[in-house]
Amino acid sequence: MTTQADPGIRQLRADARRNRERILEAAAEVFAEQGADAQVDDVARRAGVGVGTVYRHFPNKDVLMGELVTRKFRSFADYAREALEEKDAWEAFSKLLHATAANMAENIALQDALRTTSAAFEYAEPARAEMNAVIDTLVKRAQRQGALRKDFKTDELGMLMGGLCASMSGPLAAQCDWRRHLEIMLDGLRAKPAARTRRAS
Amino acid sequence: MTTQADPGIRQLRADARRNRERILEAAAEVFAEQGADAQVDDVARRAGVGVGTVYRHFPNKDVLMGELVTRKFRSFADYAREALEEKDAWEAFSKLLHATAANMAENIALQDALRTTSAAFEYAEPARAEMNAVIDTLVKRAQRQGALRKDFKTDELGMLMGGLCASMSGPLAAQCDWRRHLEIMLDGLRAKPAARTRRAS
DNA sequence: TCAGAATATGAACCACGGTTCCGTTTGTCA
DNA sequence: TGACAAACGGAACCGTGGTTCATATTCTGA
Repeated sequence: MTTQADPGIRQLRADARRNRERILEAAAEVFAEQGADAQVDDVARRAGVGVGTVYRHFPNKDVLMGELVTRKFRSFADYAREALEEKDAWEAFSKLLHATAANMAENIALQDALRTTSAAFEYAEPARAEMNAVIDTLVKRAQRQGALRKDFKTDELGMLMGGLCASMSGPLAAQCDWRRHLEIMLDGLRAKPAARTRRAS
Repeated sequence: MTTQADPGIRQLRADARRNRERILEAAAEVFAEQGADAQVDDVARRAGVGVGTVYRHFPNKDVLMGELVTRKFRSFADYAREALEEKDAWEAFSKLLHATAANMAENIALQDALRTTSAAFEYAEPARAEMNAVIDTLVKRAQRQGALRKDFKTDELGMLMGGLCASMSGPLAAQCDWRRHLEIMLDGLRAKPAARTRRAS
């Protein structure tokens, strides 16, 4: 495919491997601080590397961001897997969302990437699908335990979390407390006490 | 200040007044279609006017967008005022959110402006404050009627709606149905049946 | 230790899009 | 109708930031 993303294809030279990692780390930091429109030059500088080197490892900015997003999805998936241990499915579910949100909160880049840079998002699609698969079992379990509203689809989670993250950055961020947002959202997701559902007019 | 934004200051020449309006209309269309990063040149073209003319009326792109956002806030405020007529405050409240969201849904520019272009957002701040004031009475009333959760602050609405709108555009838009998002959100806002949430099984 | 390939470097390139500028046109008013 | 200010037009300007490329450096295997 593209590059040395696959460790089996060909062994990178020692310094190259080191640089690649440095770049990824630097990118994570820079994007986290400045959001998706941070400059590639800054990433290079922070990594102590020339721009050209960045482009040797990643064909363009979108792929670089895509790689970061991919890693993030993977770590979320890991977290979800851990959450599966918990007996109380609702507890597990809400903790997962909380952790995810908290993580995003200090990582503006991801929000931006997920919401605006569609190329990066697409690049990370495989990882996202995998993550959603894990989360799906969590969701199903919470529904079976009667804690999560039955009509909720795991696929809808991206929409909700995307919205949550969106309000973290931008002009709205000022008057925004994401914990509060999440709280309201979770209340909306909780299964209702059986009777009296909303009757849309 | 800048220009003829204030109609009282000085009478615009007939053609200028006409053009100003045309530009605003064109801008609304173009931004609605292409989002906040539509080009000023496109706006000018659509308005059948030179770029220079656009800049004669609006010092820069941000102010142009700010003006659009301002108008939008005003129209939302109007809608909220109408909603005050309704006896059932919850009905009024949810209808307001629904109408607002629907409006945003076909107006990508606003979402973008509200979420990313902080300059435009600031420009429209007065209108926003006015709008919130109207909505606040609606909120208070819904709370007095016991339909809306007591701990909800009107100021939090921006955050929630911002999030809702965010998921309408961007890569997430695909798998996103904002009506669904709103439904969940409203469920989260509804006052709970008195006691603490209950553990169904 | 050496050759050659892999990798690094960063100045330069280029597209894009907001903004300016000045010659031209148009409305207004006497 | 004539004169002048107001308004218009749109080519040119300019900063920004992603991307490239020719040259220099470094690793690796023999």
